[in-house]
Amino acid sequence: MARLSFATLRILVTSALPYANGDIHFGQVAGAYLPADIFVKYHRLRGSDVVYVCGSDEHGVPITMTAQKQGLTPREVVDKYHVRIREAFKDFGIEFDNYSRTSLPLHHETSQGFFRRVYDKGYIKPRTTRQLYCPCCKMFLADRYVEGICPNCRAEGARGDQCEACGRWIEPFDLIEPRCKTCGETPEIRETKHWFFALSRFQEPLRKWLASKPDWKPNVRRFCEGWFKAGLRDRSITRDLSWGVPVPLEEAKDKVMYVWFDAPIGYVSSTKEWARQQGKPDRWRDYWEDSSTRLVHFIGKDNIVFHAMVWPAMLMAFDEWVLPTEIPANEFLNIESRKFSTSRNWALWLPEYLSRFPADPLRYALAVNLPENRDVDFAWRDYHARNNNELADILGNFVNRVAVFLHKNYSGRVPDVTADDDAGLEVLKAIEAAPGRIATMIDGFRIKDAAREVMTLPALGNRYFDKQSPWRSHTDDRQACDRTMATCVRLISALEVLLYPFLPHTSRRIGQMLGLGVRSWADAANPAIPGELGEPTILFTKLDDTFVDAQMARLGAEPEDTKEAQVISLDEFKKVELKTARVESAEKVEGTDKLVKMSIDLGGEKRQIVAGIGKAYRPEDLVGKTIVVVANLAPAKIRGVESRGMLLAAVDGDEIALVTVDRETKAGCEVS
RNA sequence: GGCGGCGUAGCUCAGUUGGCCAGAGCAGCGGAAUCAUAAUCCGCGUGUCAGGGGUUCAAUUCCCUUCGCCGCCA
Repeated sequence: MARLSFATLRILVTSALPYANGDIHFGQVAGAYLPADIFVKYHRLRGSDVVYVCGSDEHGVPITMTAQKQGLTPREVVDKYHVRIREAFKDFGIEFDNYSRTSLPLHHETSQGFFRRVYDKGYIKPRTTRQLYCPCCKMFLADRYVEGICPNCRAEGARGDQCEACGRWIEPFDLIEPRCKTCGETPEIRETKHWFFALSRFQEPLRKWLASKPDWKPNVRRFCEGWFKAGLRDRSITRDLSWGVPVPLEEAKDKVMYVWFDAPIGYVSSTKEWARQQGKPDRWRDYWEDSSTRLVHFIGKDNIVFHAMVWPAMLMAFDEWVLPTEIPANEFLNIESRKFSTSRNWALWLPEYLSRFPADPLRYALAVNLPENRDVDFAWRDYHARNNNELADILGNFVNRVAVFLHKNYSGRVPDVTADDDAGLEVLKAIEAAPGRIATMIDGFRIKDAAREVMTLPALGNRYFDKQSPWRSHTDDRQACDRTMATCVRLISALEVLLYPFLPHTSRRIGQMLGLGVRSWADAANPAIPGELGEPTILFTKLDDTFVDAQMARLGAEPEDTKEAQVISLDEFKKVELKTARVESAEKVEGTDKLVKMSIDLGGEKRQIVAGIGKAYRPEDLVGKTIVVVANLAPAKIRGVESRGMLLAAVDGDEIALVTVDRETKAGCEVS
């Protein structure tokens, strides 16, 4: 019950700062951003004093590496991704009160002030350590940027932190023949001084503090227990790097803060920036310095240690700002039953998605299956079904059938009555109960449940509409029909509000139809109805049957049944007409480097085909070759160029080898 | 190797102070209706709750163990 008091308190919500060296993917969305946005939107409707901040995390070694790889400066890298990330969030309907970035002077000042104060209190001390240094790159090397021979299994290419081959962990000094991953030079061991945060001194305070959070999610509590058991160790919080927040100590002029140290302080900087934008520069203190503030960090489980241990310890050391009140950490999102892997490109990217599809169906598909309790699977098949069966058929169709009915039979006017019959009252009761029920779920961070609960209402509407059969009562019993329609509109009116946190774009479109203006969460319990309804609109477009396959192909997925190879009959195979053909001429398709346009001789018949082999073959080398083509493939236009057939080739990534014949034959031979 | 997690209907997931005949959505099957984006509504599940053992009057839920998957740490 304590959580119900949220509405009367000040709430500061954060989502993990996304690292600015890549795009946002579905896993991050489901873990840290969508649930937070739903939580915040709901609280705004409720009139809570809520501020939602986030920003790009722009420091650290990986960004300097990305910069090097792409031939850019770190600044150019973060500028690029900061904008991409910010815009993707905006298009997805995530509404931060402020989206900042850690490379701003404001953040540097804030972090330095934080460091200085904690240092002055004696929680930060220097130590001398040994580290690998690359004389060529003139920098100390992070463990994973050193390669060599694994001391355990003798495999080549082992990284300084772990050997891929045997899976064992390695100390970088133990690598045989170590090399700098960037330039290949042999690094040397050098001494360097680093400053350590006295995390070990906070073991007991942290343990006590966590004991006061019995209702936190078990995944968070278990993670921490594991760390307590092992014992907390002091952590190095400085790095020999030029890209980052300079350490504010005379004797550490050439060092920057470890990115994990300054990143969480970004929550504060972002709040400060927000306050300035509000024209009340001190307003941030109302949140960070008021012990009644509920500080809520939405994160993925990979961030638990930092948010539940290191960051609170930092805050204890700093001793002026509030500690996290809630850390609703989510688990991971798998894609089509396989783990997310950005390196293998087994990933789905938000900007890519938004360039082709609307935000709300994805918000829904993710919300209704959030990884709240365990890792969860995202499948396009599921997305397709949710969009068609639930959004379009149940929600969209309910709104549509009501609107169309009113326009056909009532000229769009909504009967000004309140139902008092049993069936009507049952619906009104359900509407009245909904905001409270859903609120309890959201406040308890059961957002998945909440999303499903909302969708219960349009289903109820359909049932009610069917049972009342207004298409009949319209002639039999006009008053009954009036009651039914008024009740249905009331339900839609409630939905505009209740749907908003989950499907903001859809909610707005319903709102345009109703024209009732801004209403609060509480208003949804007893929703107003307009005198007249706007034109019916189709809220969701149905996806056809090719959708899933198309998305799977984009994902670079192998066919679903690669494991058990699909068996086809001889008859099925015989449908494919394979023939030999001689290439007579070939040229690149203009504006592409991959497509080659060929004129081929199929034994008396000339044809034009297009194939994506430009990276592996030069057009002039193709002329005269005898190749094998599928002769009865439906013609297709590729980049506007007609292709009447498909050539066969062995494909291994970018390695392509044409299928040819072993002995000269005439063109147009059947291949069987 | 140490610690921890997960394994529930064809699919995706709920289900902790141990006890109502173990649930929902989707898919599937049957039926009704026809206002609506061929959209809706109603009815239909004997699931070894991964396998085995134990505690208990009673276990999906607690303990031990085996198998499979995963994470953290060294």
